[in-house]
Amino acid sequence: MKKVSLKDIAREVGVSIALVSYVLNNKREGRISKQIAARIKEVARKLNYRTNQIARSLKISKTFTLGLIVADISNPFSSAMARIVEDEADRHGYTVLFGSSDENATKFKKLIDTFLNRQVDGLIVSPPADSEDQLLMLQQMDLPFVLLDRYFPTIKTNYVAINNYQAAKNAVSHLIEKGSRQVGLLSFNSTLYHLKERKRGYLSALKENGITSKKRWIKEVDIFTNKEETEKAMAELIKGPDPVDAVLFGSNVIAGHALHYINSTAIRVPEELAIVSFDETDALDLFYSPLSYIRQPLTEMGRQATRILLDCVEHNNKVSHIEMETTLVVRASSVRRTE
Amino acid sequence: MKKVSLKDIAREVGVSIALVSYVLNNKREGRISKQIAARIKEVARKLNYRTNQIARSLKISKTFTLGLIVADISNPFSSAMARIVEDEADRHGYTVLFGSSDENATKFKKLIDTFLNRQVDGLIVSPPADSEDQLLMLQQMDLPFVLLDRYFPTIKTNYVAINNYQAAKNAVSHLIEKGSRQVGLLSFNSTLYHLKERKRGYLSALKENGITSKKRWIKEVDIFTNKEETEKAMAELIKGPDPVDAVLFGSNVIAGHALHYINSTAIRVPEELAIVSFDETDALDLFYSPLSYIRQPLTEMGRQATRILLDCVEHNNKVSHIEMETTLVVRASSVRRTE
DNA sequence: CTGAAAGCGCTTACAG
DNA sequence: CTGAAAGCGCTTACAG
Repeated sequence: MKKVSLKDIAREVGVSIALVSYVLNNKREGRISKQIAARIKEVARKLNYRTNQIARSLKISKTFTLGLIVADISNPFSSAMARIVEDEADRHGYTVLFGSSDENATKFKKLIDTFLNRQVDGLIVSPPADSEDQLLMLQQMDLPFVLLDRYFPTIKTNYVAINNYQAAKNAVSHLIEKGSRQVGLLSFNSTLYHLKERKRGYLSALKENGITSKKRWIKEVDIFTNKEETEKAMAELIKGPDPVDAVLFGSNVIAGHALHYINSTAIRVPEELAIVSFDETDALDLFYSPLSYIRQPLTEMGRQATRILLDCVEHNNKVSHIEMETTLVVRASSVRRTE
Repeated sequence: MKKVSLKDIAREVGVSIALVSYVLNNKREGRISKQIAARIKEVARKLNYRTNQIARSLKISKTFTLGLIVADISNPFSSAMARIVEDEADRHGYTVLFGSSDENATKFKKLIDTFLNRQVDGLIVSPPADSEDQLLMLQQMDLPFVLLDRYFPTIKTNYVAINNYQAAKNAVSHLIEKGSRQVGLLSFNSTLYHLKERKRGYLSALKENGITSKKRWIKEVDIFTNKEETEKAMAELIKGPDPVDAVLFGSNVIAGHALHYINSTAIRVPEELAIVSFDETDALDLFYSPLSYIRQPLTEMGRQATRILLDCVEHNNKVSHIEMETTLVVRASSVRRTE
C-alpha cells in the first residue's frame, strides 16, 4: 500500500495541494468553503492520510523532537526521568529521542552527534565527566539545552539540579544526632561536581559537630563500579580497627550492592550501623530495615527541565538555574537513639 | 550560528552541490579528482558540517529510525530490552524511538500513530491486551514490525518470545520435586496469550504429578496492580485453611511486592514456603533467601528481534517466529528437600 | 474563497 | 571528471 500524500487527496477532491494543507492544518478557518473543507477532511480520513513529519520538518525547520541523554539507563533513576520528560514533552507535542552515555564522554559525544544530525530542537542532558567541550559546542551552535541532575559550575547555562551539599550535610547531621559518631561515606570517585558537593556536605557536617573526619571513613569506588568493588569497600568500612557506626551511600546503586554485602554479615542495622542513602529505588525495598534516604523531587525536576527547554526552543532566551530542595526521609535504618 | 548546508560548502569550494554530496557520501570514489575531494572534506570539517538527516530522509524515503514500544518502561525488564535494542540498532546505523504503552491499548495506538507520522522504517513492539487491530493495520500498511515477548496466536507475523508454557511447567515440576505439594500461582489477570500459557503450564505440571489443582491456589491480580492488591493476594495464599507450601510468581514486579509482604510475616523461605519467580531483577537481590527464577535470554531476544526487523526493512520478506528456551536458575528459595 | 509557485536540504539519473 | 535539473512532501507569502 503506497503512502498517501496531500497530492492524492487534492487529486481526489479536485482542489490544489495548498488548499488541502490549509484545511488539514486548520489554517484560514472560515475563509474556506465549508463544503470543500468537509470533503477534504472526509477524503483524508478515507485514505487514512497521515502527515509526513519529515517533509513538514524540512519545510518549517523544526522537528518537534527533543533529545534526552541520561547517565545510565539501567539505573531506575534514569528510566524514571526518561518517562517524566517524555510525558511532559508529549503534552506539548514533542517526541523525545533517548540515549544513555553510560558515564562515558565518548559515547556522550556520539549521542550528541546523532541527535544533531536528526535536527532535534533542543536537548536535556545529564553530562558525564569531561564533557564540557560538547556543551560549549552546543552553546556555539545556539542549540537550546538544559542540564539535568548535574552541571559544571564553569559553564553558564540552564540547569535543574538539587543542592547536593545541603542534602549530604543534612543526612550526616541527622546520623550524628541519632547517636552515630563515626560516620562513613561510600560514594563514587569522580570529578563530577555534584559528587564533590556531596562529599563537601559530608565533611562539613562532621566538622560542625566537632568530629574530626578520618580518611579511612571515606571510600570512593569507580563510577563504572561492579558489585564486588563496592562490597569490598563496605567491608573495609565496617571491619578492622576504628570501624564506622554509620554510613551515607552516595547513590542507590551503591546502596544496593552494599546492603547485599551487609546481608551476608552479622552486622545489625541500625543498632550497629546506621544508614542513609541518596535516592530510593524498589531494589532497596526488600532490605529488612526500611532505609532512610534523601529523596530528590524527580518529577518536578524532569518537568521543569522540559519546560525550560521548551521555553528556549520557543525563543525565550533567558538562562534558568533551578536548584531544588531534597527531603530526608527518615525511616528505621538511620535511627539508633530516640529521644 | 546558521546551520551549514551542502550549498555553503559548494560555494566556498567553488563546485556544485552535487559534487559535494558525492564526496561526502563516498560515492563515485576514484572518479573524482583527489584534490577537489580533499578540499571538500576539509571545508566540510572546517565549517563543522553535519548532514541534515531530515532532508536526506525525505529524499530517499527512509529515516533509519525504528520504533520500540515496551509494555512498561518502569519495569527493569523493559528498560533492559530498550538498551539492547538500541545497541543493536545503533550498530546498524539506526536510531530508535521509544515508547511505553503502560499496558494500555489506547496509549499503544497513540504511540503507533506518532511513530508512523515520524516515518519509522519499522517497529518492535510488546503489544498490550486488545491491540490486535493496530497490528492488523500495520500489516495492511506493509510496515515491517516484529512482536517481542508477546504475540497473538491469531495474527501471523514475526515474533520473538519464550515458551511460557514450558517455562512455567518446568518451574512447578521443580517445586514439586523439591518437596512441595500445594503449589500456588500468583500472576496477572489478563487475556494476554503469554500469561494464559504460563497458567496452562502451571496446571499441566500439577496434573502430571497427580496433584488436583485447587482454585484457591491461583491468585490473579490486575495487570495495573499496586503493591497492596498483590500483598493481599499473597496473604490469602499462605493464610487460612489449606495454605500453599510453594508459589510461582508470574513476574518480577509481583515477586517484589509479594516478597515485601513475606518479609513482614514469620513465614520462612524455603522451609515453609518455596518460591520460583519469572524474571530476575536487582530488586530481588536483597531478599534473605536467594531467589530461584526463570531466566529469559533477554539479550538474545532483543538482538534477534532487531535483526529480524532490519532484515524486513531491507526487504527480506519472510516471516520469522522465534521461540526461545528459558533457564530455570535454582537457588535457595525453591529447595526444601535435597536428595 | 482558491491556486501557482517557490523553497526547505538533500540525492541521483542523466548528460556531457 | 563534473554539473544542471528534477523531485522527495510539505508550507506559506503572494496574487487574484
